[in-house]
Amino acid sequence: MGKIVLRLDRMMVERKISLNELADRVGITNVNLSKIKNNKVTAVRFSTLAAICEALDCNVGDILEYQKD
Amino acid sequence: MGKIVLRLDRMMVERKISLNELADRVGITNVNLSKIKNNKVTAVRFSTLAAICEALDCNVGDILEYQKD
DNA sequence: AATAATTTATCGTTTTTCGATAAATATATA
DNA sequence: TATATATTTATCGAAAAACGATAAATTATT
Repeated sequence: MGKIVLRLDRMMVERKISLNELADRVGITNVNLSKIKNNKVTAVRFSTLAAICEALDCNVGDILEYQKD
Repeated sequence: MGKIVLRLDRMMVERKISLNELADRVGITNVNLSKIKNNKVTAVRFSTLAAICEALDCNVGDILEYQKD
């Protein structure tokens, strides 16, 4: 079975935004955002996901993707 | 602030698959899949999301989208 | 009308985010 | 090289929320 992977790194580079800056805008700690960025979570609350999409001006598909294997 | 919306309905119509059938394939109860389908949840586990993508042969962006307002 | 499919409603258990904090590692800069 | 800054890792605890089980209600379908 495939899995869901987070691709926050890409968008952050594209938007030229640092982890701390994004964490601030999203409203979560940089520690937790780091976890999200590095696929150390097994779910994300929609409220958090929405805040990320808002801050990065992108859609869910730019951040979350299903990866077959 | 915008919000995350689930668009399972679209893909289910497109794939011509019933709720019960999809619930079976995904491995969760039809009750819970109904909630997911009707935006009654505020998060989804990646394991569940992956199973849905697998069953519907689609990607995350087809199911989850950020809706500005 | 009868049957099947979907949705709503509770309740309980389990999972997991997220915060707080401290420490470690990596990166940049003087 | 030394120092500051940024990112990651590690615990611990609390709060949030998925998901299961079950029953009931509502909505299609035949």
